Order: sequence, then structure tokens, then C-alpha cells
Amino acid sequence: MAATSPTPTPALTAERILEATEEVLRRHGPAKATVVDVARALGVSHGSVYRHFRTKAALREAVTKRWLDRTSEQLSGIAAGDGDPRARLRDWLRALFEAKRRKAGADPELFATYMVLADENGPAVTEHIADLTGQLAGIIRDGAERGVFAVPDPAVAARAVFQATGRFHDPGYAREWERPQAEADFGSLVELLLQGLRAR
Amino acid sequence: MAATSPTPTPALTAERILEATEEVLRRHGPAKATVVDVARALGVSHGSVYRHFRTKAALREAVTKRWLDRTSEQLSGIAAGDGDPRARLRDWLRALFEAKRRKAGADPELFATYMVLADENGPAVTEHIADLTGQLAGIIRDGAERGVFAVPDPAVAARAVFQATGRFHDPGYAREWERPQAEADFGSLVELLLQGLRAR
DNA sequence: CAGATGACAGATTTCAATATCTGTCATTCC
DNA sequence: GGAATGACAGATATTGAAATCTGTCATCTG
Repeated sequence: MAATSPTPTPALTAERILEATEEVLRRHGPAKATVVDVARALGVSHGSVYRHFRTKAALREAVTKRWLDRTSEQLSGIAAGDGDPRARLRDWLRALFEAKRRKAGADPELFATYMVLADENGPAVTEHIADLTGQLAGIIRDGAERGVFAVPDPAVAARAVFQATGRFHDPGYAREWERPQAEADFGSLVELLLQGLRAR
Repeated sequence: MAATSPTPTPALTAERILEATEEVLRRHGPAKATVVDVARALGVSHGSVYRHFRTKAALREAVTKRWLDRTSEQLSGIAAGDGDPRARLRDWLRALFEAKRRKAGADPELFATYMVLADENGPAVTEHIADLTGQLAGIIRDGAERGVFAVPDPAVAARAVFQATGRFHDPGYAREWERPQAEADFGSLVELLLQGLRAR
């Protein structure tokens, strides 16, 4: 009746630790989750976890990075498209808004972890923002080359667009995302920004 | 040697209580300031304070309202001007940014009180925002009538502009206001928005 | 010998007892 | 009699002792 582990001791990898950590964070939230919990979930001592991640903060950061990267990757698909840059910009901004809203609703505890990180300006968050702003700049540059947009500097414009839409992706505003008003507000803001970029 | 109070007992008015409360908040901050402190500062019992303000929250709110109204009034001067609406919009947005930044720096404790109120969606904050958005709508409507701006609905555009510039007036972003980048970011965002409003 | 362990010190969190505060109101004072 | 008071109950905050957690490292194990 040996219905036990087919792999007796599946080597302890960083990846396995990240999976377990994500699960623990989902269950307990960033305030309660401990490194000991993670170790227990893996059936190892907490010392072993510290062999792969120097601090608890590094572990939190790695989990959040993985989580954020999933969003970045989805969006990069839209950014890399070759349709009308205006439509692409609209779609991309909407996808960003939807993705954040969905994560906030479906994974409140991981989202709370992300908020902690955002609050303390963790490098993972800074990189995430740089990545997204880069994607935006790509769309805008493309639009400028095609003569659809007229901007002095696509990178600067991207930064402005990203900051202008902060209310619809910055985790600090998550509470507002469920209000009915949010949809209309998002729409009119995006149209205003598109007008601002438009070549005349 | 009666070197005591020239006015023996200057009647306890709501105004005097508000002044004392502002002072107490400035000194102790919203977390530590108590109604008993306010009463002590006035030389009365705390029961007397409750005769003028039904709850501590109402008192906090009244103080913050007064404080916010000072900013609104300053800005209304700019909004009511009759120069080029584009310049007026620029000036108004800059004045709002400057005012918030100055208050955050010069009066950190009162600013913290404001943040508490903003977090709990106090009516005073909602009204403050409605007032500011109204001023913005006035400038934009004026611009539209003069043919400088082209917008479907000034009130909707005002809302969009206000939300787009949130990073430069929303208290949650106060930390960012001292970064050197902030100036440039503010400038490029405002220009983008002005382009977006511009008649073509 | 590479990787895992668990005892350990110092930092942080929890918990319960204590103190303070909020808001009410019967009484007191001009 | 209208305003002020201060005792009071329940809610909230503070405090300090105990428990838990983080991060290190000498030791162990395969």
C-alpha cells in the first residue's frame, strides 16, 4: 500500500520554494505568512529556505516579481502587435486596467503582498514599472513613426501616459476599481490622452 | 497684580475650538491628538467641546475642511481670471501642485490628518474634490466657448484632467513630490493634457 | 563535501492587564 | 435657563512580559 511520494525527495529548488511561498501567501496573507510556514509546507527546515533566499524580503520580492511578470508578458503581446497604434494603445491600457483589477479581486492576499512591496519601493516593482513604460514607449514610437502620433519624445510621453492612468493601475487605488463610475472615467481619460498624442 | 486675562472668559465658540484643535493637531498629529487635549488647551472640560461638535470625527473633519478651503479659495482666484484658458489651466494645475506640496512639507501633521480623512472618504474631502473639479470645468468651458479647447463635455474633461494629475495632488503620492523628476514629469503631463484639450 | 538541520541570539509580534479616551448626561454654576 | 462640568460606561490605546519569528552557523548526513 505504498501510496506515498513517487519522487521520494523532489530536490529543493528555488522554483519549488516560490510555489510554496505563493501558496502560503495566498492562504495567510503578507502579514501572517512566515518563513517557517513556507518551510513546513515543503517539509524542510527553515534553514534550507535561507539557503536559496537570503532574507524573507528577498523571497517576498521574488514571488511578487514572478506574479508581476505574468502580467507584463500578457501585455507585451498587445504592445508587439502591428495594427493601428491608437487601437493598440487603447487595448493595452484597458488590458492593464483589467489585469490589475482582476488580480485585486481574485487574489487579494497576493495583491496585498504587492502593495506592501510597492509601498517600500522594492526593486521588483520599479522594474515592473520600467518594463510597462518601455512597452508603452514602443507603441507610441511606432505611432510616431507611422505619423499617427506627434510627440517630442516617445519615452517622455510614455511616462506621462503611464502616470496619467495611475488611478487605473496603481494598487493604492484598488478600492476605486469596482465603482461603476470607474469604467466611464477610464474611457474619457484614455480618449483625452489619445487626443493629446494625435498628430494634427 | 492682576496680570491675568484681559478678556476674563472669551466665550467658547466653534471658531475658537477649531483654532485650538488645529494647534493641537499640529503639535501632536492625528494619531495622538485627543479631545481632552483640545479642551485642556482651551482651559475647559471636554464636555464643553462636545457641545459644539457631536464627535471627534466631526471636529477633525471641520478643521480639515477649513484647511482645504484655504487652498480652494486661492485657486478660485486663478480659475476666475480672464486670460488665455490654456495658460490659466497650466497655472491652476501648477498652483494646485505647489499648494499641496507646500502643505505636505510645512504642515506634516495637518497633512497627515488630511490623509486620514481622504482614506476614509470623509465628506469634506469629497466636497473639496468636487469644488476643485468644478473650478477646472469652469476653465475648460471658458476655453471651449472661446474655441481654444474642443471637448464633448467640459465637466467630463475636467474629471479626466483632475484624475490624470492625481499623482501631483493626491496625498497618497506626497512622498514623490520632492523627487527632482517630479517637476519634469508634471510639466510633460500637463502639456500632453493641454494637447488633448486643444481645438484643432 | 554539498546540502540539510536545528539550536541560538536578537528582533518582532502577540496577548492580557492597565490606563486613557470618547461620548453621555445628571448636576452645578452664573 | 443656557452653558459648563465631571463622573461614568464602554471603546480604544498603551504597556510589558511571553511567545514567535528571522537570520546565522556549527554540526550532521548521505
